[in-house]
Amino acid sequence: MVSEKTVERVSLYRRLLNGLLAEGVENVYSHELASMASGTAAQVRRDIMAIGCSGSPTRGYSVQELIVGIRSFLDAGDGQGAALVGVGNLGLAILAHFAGRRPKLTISAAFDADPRRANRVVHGCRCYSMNELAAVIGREGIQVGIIGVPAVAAQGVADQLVRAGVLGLLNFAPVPLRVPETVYVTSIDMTTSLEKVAYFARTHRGQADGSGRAGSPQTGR
Amino acid sequence: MVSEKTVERVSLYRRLLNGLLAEGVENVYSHELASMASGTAAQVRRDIMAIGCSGSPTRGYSVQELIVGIRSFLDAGDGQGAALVGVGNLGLAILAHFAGRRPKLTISAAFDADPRRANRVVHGCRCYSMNELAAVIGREGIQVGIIGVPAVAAQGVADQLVRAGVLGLLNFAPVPLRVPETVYVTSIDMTTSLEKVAYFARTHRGQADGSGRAGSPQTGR
DNA sequence: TAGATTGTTAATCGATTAACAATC
DNA sequence: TAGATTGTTAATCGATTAACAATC
Repeated sequence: MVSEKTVERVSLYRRLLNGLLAEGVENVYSHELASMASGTAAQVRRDIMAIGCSGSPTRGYSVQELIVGIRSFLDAGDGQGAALVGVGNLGLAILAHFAGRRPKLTISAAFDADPRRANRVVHGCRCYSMNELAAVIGREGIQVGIIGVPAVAAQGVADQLVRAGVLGLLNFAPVPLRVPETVYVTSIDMTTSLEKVAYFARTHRGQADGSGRAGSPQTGR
Repeated sequence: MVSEKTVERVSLYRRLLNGLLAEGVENVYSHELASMASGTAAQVRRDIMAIGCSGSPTRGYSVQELIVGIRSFLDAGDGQGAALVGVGNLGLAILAHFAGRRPKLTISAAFDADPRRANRVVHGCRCYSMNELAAVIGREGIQVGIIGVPAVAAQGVADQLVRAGVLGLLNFAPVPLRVPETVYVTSIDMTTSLEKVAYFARTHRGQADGSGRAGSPQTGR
């Protein structure tokens, strides 16, 4: 039931929810939702039907009903913890970024190979040494791992996290990870993302007509 | 000529190049390239033809020829600079991440609204105050902007960068940016990425058969 | 009622996949 | 030659788009 397709809808629902929370209205039409989600009205109507919401031709959709429906899709009812590995420059930025942002999804444990970075609390998150990884993840029932270590260490860390029972990985290291088919991986490769932007900017220079424009693709498109 | 489609091939070529540089062989077959690029052999053959490389039925493709072809696609001949806005936790991590990684693509200027963060050099990058933004970007001919500021400030920074002449943006703030159609935007939304992984891990729990597995999608798929 | 929107069904478009002749 | 791979063409698959009846 949990297809890759369904997972991809998470980002759509997140954009819709952010848009709905920013609005102060009671009802919305599909074309308004479409602009929030950077999609077409027909696509949005289809994805809204998928979470069991329906609208009326005269009033559109109930914002309240949409928020409830999307929240029940996005949020873990009883909260969910994640484990971060690597508390260097990037790891600290990740901890700061997620601190207090999602009540239902928090980084509840961090690990680092450097003992000087362990045994402390950063942005409300307890830091452990690497040899405590399996025990802490097992004890807290953590299902999500975040890899914030250098490229050379990433595969080893992924293997440890998977052995500890993690079912999903968010990978910041610029290497493809080999994991069992039961584990879901999303990679954030800043370097490649910057290269894409740089490629467009470079090749676009001098094209004054704008025919080669690429619009404004957002994450996950 | 610079379609969104072409830009998307950047990540494919990057994965291929990384794989080719790691190998120590002289020739490769398309199925070997396919595993490097996480695609099919037919797809890879098509994308290789697009950069003017051809292979032989007996020896496959010349690694040397592929590296030259991909490099000429990915790299700016005379180097390219990028400007970072926001030198907080995330900005520092971004500077550390890109320092010395790509000789042809470097962050050559950083800006921050906080004067205490300006007028210093971090990871080899000079930091300026925000009111110098337009002048520095114009002087250095910078075409790429990186947005590492909080969500509330992101749109304002994007507007300033676009006015200064930037043609592409890499956005780390979790908000969709409104930019002219001539400007290309790629957003990296860590929060939504983590939510996707968390959603899979949560809904996958208890499905022992593995039929709902999602494989290992990499960035940009 | 008139009008705009919803939800469904048909058509189109594009991309991926499969098949096959050419090549070394 | 035999065999495996390349590069091209045809077929299939899926998704997006367009059309339309139903609804308030």
